[in-house]
Amino acid sequence: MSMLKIMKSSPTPKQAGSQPGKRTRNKDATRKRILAVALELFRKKGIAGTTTREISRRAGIAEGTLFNYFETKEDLALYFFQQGTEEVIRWYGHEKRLRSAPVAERLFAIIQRQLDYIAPYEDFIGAVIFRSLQPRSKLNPLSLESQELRLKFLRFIREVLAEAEDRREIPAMGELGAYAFGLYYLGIVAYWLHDPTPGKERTLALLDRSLKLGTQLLKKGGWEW
Amino acid sequence: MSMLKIMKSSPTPKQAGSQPGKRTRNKDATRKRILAVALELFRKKGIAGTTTREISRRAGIAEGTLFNYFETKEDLALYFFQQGTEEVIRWYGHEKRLRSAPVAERLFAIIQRQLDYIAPYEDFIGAVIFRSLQPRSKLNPLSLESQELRLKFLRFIREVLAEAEDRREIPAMGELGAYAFGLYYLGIVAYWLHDPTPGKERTLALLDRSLKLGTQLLKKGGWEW
DNA sequence: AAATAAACATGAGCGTGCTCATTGTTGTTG
DNA sequence: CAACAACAATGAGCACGCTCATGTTTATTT
Repeated sequence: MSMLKIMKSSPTPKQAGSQPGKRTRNKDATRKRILAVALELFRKKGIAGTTTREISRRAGIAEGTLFNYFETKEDLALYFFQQGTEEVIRWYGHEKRLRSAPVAERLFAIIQRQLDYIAPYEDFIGAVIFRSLQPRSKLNPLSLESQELRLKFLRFIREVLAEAEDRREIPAMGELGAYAFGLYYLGIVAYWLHDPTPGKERTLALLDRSLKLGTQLLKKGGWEW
Repeated sequence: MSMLKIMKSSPTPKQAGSQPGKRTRNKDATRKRILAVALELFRKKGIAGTTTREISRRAGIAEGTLFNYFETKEDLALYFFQQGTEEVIRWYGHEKRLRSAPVAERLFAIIQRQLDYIAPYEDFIGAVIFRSLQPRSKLNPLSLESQELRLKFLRFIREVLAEAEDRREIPAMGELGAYAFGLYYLGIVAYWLHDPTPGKERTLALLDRSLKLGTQLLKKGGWEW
């Protein structure tokens, strides 16, 4: 009985290789429309200035439908930041010539790339990134996903640092190194958000100086006691 | 005409040394009631779980009156954290025997005192403290005050570090030292919020280890390059 | 004491993010 | 094809934080 299921023909079969059904096509299209509209509005008015009603209206769907696709409004905002993190990880994987550079330079490049990516969302990204530090709670259904995002980023940084440890560029620090870097990164973003200089020069200067300082401190000072 | 103003007697004169008028007395009493009720509810249900309607109702005032006293609900929550910061600064000023201890110990004591103070508000303090890092924005009327609070804290830490610099315990780092410590403190709070161990042992251990490590790193590695 | 001004309290009402019972649509079964 | 089941879209409606025109109380002036 159950074996026969896959044998029967149907208007939109689910076999691999065939076209996706109408249902799937519609959902994908709607999802894309929501993301496009949300991104545009977020950029123009910021997160708080954008209402879910306007997103729905412009995407041509009902108010409630929006929440079939994204559990909360902040979820929607988090999506863009998530994209940024994943893009950086992908990009770093392909950037062969970075591999031979010193740690400080590699970390600099990673952060700079991240900042470039989130720059267009500057006025609303803060609200999301800081939230990802807070613990889960029944009242905050978002935190689970932010935790995942954070873990993904931390695992990535750990690998980068492990590479440097192998080459004896820095002493072995284990988990703590990635955690410390994550915190450092948060500080940079906070600074970046406040930085009024064109091209965020001040942030880049701080980034350059502090990273070199940090690695040299570690080299000279060592780590294990 | 205008000079005569202060000469005339009135039911509740404003001269120094006399009793405060009925208006002032009422306001003070109401303010205290609001704070007491809010604290109780925040502890019991967390910030998000507490409504301004319930606070008002239990304080025996109208919904709108609450916002004559505190501009936003988060303002109300921030108040408690602010109290904590000010209490720690006061306490440190009186703690004479700490003065002769090494930097790491003094910083340890400061953070521990802070954590002890905010412990009862654990489930809601996170939402407030992280917000204080974000930049000001028209949509966030709270930020101005958080900035003030943050500056007060940073100035305090700067003084503690300056003391240590004078005694050549650590190299001179200027503003950056306080900023870095602020960030470190934020990391500790984030860790603390997630720490499930009884008495937050794990946080205390991390605190102890990382502070000693940090100061030794600075001593051995130096600072200027 | 009466009249006026200033400060404060009030609560109906606004727009918000989000829910959920209902209705409509797509895919599956006999 | 008809009947059914699974899924998705809908929008009236909820509770929330917060506002603001109006009324009330306290202080000042005449």
